[in-house]
Amino acid sequence: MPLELSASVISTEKISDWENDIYKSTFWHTSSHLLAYALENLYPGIKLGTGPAIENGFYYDVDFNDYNFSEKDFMKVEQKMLELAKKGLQNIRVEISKKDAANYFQKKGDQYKLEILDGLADGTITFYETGEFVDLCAGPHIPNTALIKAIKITNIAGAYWRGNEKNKMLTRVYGISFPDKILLDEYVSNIEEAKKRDHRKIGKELDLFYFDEEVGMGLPLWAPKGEALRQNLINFLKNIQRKAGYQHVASPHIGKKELYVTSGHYAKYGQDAYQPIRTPAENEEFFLKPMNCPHHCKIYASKAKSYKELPIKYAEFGTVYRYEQHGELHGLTRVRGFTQDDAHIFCRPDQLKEEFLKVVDLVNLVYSKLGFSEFQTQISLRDPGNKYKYLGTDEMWELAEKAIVEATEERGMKTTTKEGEAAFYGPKLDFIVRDAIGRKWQIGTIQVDYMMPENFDLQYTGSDNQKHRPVMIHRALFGSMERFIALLIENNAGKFPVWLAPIKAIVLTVSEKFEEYAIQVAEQINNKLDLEIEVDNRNEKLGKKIRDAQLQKVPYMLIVGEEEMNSQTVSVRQRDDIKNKIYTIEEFTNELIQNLKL
RNA sequence: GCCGUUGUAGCUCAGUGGUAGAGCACUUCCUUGGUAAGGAAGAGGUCGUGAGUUCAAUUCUCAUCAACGGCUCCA
Repeated sequence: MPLELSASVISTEKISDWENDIYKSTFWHTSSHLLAYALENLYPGIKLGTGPAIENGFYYDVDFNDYNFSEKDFMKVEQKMLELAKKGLQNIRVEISKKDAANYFQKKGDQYKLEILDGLADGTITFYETGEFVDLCAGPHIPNTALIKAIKITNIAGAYWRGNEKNKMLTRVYGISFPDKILLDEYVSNIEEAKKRDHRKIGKELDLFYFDEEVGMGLPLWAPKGEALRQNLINFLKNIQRKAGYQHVASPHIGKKELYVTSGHYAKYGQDAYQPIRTPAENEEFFLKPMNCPHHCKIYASKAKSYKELPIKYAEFGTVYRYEQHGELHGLTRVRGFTQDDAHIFCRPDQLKEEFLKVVDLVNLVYSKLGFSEFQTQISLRDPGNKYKYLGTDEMWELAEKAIVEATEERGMKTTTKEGEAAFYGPKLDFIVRDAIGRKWQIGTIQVDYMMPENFDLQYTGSDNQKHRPVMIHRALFGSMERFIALLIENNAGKFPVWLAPIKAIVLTVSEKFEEYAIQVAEQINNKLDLEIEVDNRNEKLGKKIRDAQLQKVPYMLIVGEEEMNSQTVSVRQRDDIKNKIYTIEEFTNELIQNLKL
């Protein structure tokens, strides 16, 4: 068919700028075409889905028919791609009528492309030609495949056609490419480094937490050091929350079905939840607590409230249980039983914005103290096209969404806004951080809710002596202890600051002869600071003990031998500074006190 | 839940159609050693689970469970 040339390829002047994100994704987009080209070449008869650039590389969704494409094929594909790239093929843009485009794919038998074509308007359709390969594509592309110098097929995965689980599952082939081999090597070694920070790996190495098949998937077991870490974080946050006017409450792990019927959760999630627990005699139905808010509403409702008391802020480190799909479980970041640092703020409508802002400020304070500098904030609004999916009136939603948008603007926060991502009862502001491998996880969340106070008929008496409805803010700063700790581990590679570290210090004896003095040192510090510093008096050489403590990432190693015993001192080696310093026990205790503070 | 890969000692991993190996960890002994691994000996596994093929299965086949990488989902 006649193909007409157009100049809409990215200009060559910009090609040197690998740091430019637009160029990079254009480069990867072209690479995805190259991948499809190579695959068609190697496996004739396959059908192509879509192949975009992604954050790190590109993919192409492919229907391989009966062929079981696997890792064994990667090398072959990489070689074919490089071979094609080296030919220096031009990427040629062609404008084409919908009819001609449809004819082309009909002849080729590419049902997926035809389906995409269906949704496109005539007159806007373009093809890109790369050698023998032609793809329906809006572009742009880099001008020539010769710019692609290094290619790696990274992995394969199943992906539903058009992201709909009712459709056929295609094979998604992921890859990454670079204009220089050195950049690929760098990328590969960065990935290797990132994998070393994986919380699942460090969790095991530092003896923090475990999973056990017999306990059940997605149900973490916290070992003593992991629990120490958890408690340090909980105490840290409890202190901050107390100062911010929160009151801590507690509620049981199960609740009667009727509670969740009232809250509205049962109608929404009852089918997908765990099965109810039934009492033998009364045959009442209970559910494992999936969230804490209904319980907090009941605490609010337990006693008449005056407008003078508001805002009321109930906080709870509440353990909740949710049925997560099997394939979704992931280390500590996605589990079936987890503890939320949950709180609910009940306030008057006129207090909403101020209270929302206070939570935003609290999030920023807590994250900065914990060294989370890089997080994203996302506003999630309801999908205007599918209002039936949400509870509550339009008016309530508009008020709530307005409060969030205004509050974030007032703080000058850079936010992205996503429609259709809201919770079913209200819009939210989420705080998102990345894990070691670059996956994004929501940690903190602030949600405005007019609905639940309504469902539970919550009231307060106003200055007019009339009954009024409070507004509720759901908020979690860590989100879940489990997920937050996972990300904390990956953020600092297991090197926790002293105040957070499960083990602050360890006393190492040069030989067994100094055990008595070592114990004396540990006890003196422990008694003064209420710690549990231990002594490593194993029958091992000092070098071995230092190595072990270093691998456990213990902040301070207190070495005691003949000299220290005679001078009543300790020789201190720090985790990140191998130059040792001599301290008296009192001097070291004071140093530790300083570092236990935030 | 779906697609794919994996499953051998506490951990990291070799290996084989004839019922298994290494390093670290663990136990005991020797050694009493000064800033990242002292030496020796020993113990430890129904090769994820169940079934099938076979004279014989940890190895081959099927099912199942779990982990991993994605997809869908996520109060």
